[in-house]
Amino acid sequence: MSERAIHRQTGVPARKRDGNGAARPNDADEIDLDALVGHAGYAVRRFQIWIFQDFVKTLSEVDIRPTQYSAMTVIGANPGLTQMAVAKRLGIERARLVHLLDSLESRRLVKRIKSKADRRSHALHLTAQGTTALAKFKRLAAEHERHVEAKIGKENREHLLRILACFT
Amino acid sequence: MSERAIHRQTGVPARKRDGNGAARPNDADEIDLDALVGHAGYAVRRFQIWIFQDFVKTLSEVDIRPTQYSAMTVIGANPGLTQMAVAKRLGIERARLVHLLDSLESRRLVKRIKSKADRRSHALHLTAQGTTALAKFKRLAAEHERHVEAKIGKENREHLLRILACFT
DNA sequence: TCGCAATTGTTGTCGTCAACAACAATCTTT
DNA sequence: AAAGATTGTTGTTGACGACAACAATTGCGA
Repeated sequence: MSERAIHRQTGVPARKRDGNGAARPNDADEIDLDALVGHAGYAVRRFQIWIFQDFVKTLSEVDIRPTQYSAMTVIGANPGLTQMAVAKRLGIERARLVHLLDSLESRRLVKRIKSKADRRSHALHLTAQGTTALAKFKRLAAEHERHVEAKIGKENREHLLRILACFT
Repeated sequence: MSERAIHRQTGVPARKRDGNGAARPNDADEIDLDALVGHAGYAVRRFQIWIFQDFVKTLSEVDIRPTQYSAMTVIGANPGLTQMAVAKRLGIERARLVHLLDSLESRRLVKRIKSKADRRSHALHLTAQGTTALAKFKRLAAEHERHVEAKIGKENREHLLRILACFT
C-alpha cells in the first residue's frame, strides 16, 4: 500500500476533485506509480521503448530496424550460418526470420545460398553491397549508442551491459 | 571488425564447412555477436523479453499481463484518474488503453464512471473485487520480482532500478 | 456571448513482434 | 527401407506502438 493511497484514505485533502472521487485527473508527474517503482520490468520496458525509438530514428536514413541490424551483424561476423543458427543465437523465431531475410535479400544486402552439404538449409552471407552497407549501419548504431550514453551516463551504460551480459 | 571474423579471413581453420564457405551452422553458443555485445539495446531487449515471459507465466493463474497490471496498479493508487492521465503516466497510447480497460471492465476489476465535472472524461476506479484481486496480483508480481533477483542478483537488480529510474 | 481551437474517448488501420501449428523437403537413425 | 528429427516456409493469433479520423464536449479569445 503506497503512502499517497493511505493519505487519500485517511482524508489528507486532495487538491481537486470532480464529484466522483476523482483526484486531479491531469498533472501527469504527480501520479503515484505505487508498486511499479519496485518492478524492474516496468523500467526496462520503458527504457527499451526509448532505445528502439532512438535507434529507428538514428538509422532512419538507411531504413534499418534493430532486428534487421542484429541479423546482418551476426551474418557478417559468421558468414555461412543457417537460418536456424541465426534464429537460435538471436532468440528470434525461425518463422520470423524468414520475412526478415526476405526483406534484406530483396534489398540485395543478404543472400541465401543453398547448401550442398544439407539441402534443407541455406548458408547466409552478406552481399558485397551488404558489407559496405553494414559498415555504415554500424557507424550510425554507434551514434545511437552515444545517445544512450548521454541519456543514462557513461558508467551507468557500462554497468548495465555488465549486469545484462548473461542475456546476450 | 570482430576477432573471429578476422581469424576467418586470415585462415585460422574453421572446424567444419559445407562447401559454401559456411562455418559451422550449428553450435549455437560459439557464434560471434560482434558489435551487438556493445549495444545496450540488444541486451535490454533480450532481458525485457525474459522478464515479460516470466511475468506472464508467474501471473498466468490470474491471467494478467504486464500492461494490465500497470494500469490497475496506477488506478488503485490514484482513484478517479481519467484515461488520458493514465495513458500519459504509463506511456500507453490512449487508443490502446480503451481496449485494455474494456477487458478489465468486462472482468469487473475496473469501472468507468462518467465525470460530472467534465462530461468528456471518465473517472477510473477499481471495483471492490478489483481491489482484492489487485492485492493478489501484487503478491504474484512480487514473486516474479524475486525471480528477477535470482536471475541477475539482488544488488544488480537494485542498481538497475536506480539507473533506469529516469524512465519511470 | 459566439465561434473556433483544443481535449477526451473511441474506432479503425498499419506494421512489428512473439508464439504456435502445420507442412514439404530433406537428413539421420535404426 | 521405415521412422523420426530437422530446416525452411506459410499461416494464424494476439499484444503492442503509432497514427489518423471522428463525435462530444470544453475552454478560450475575439
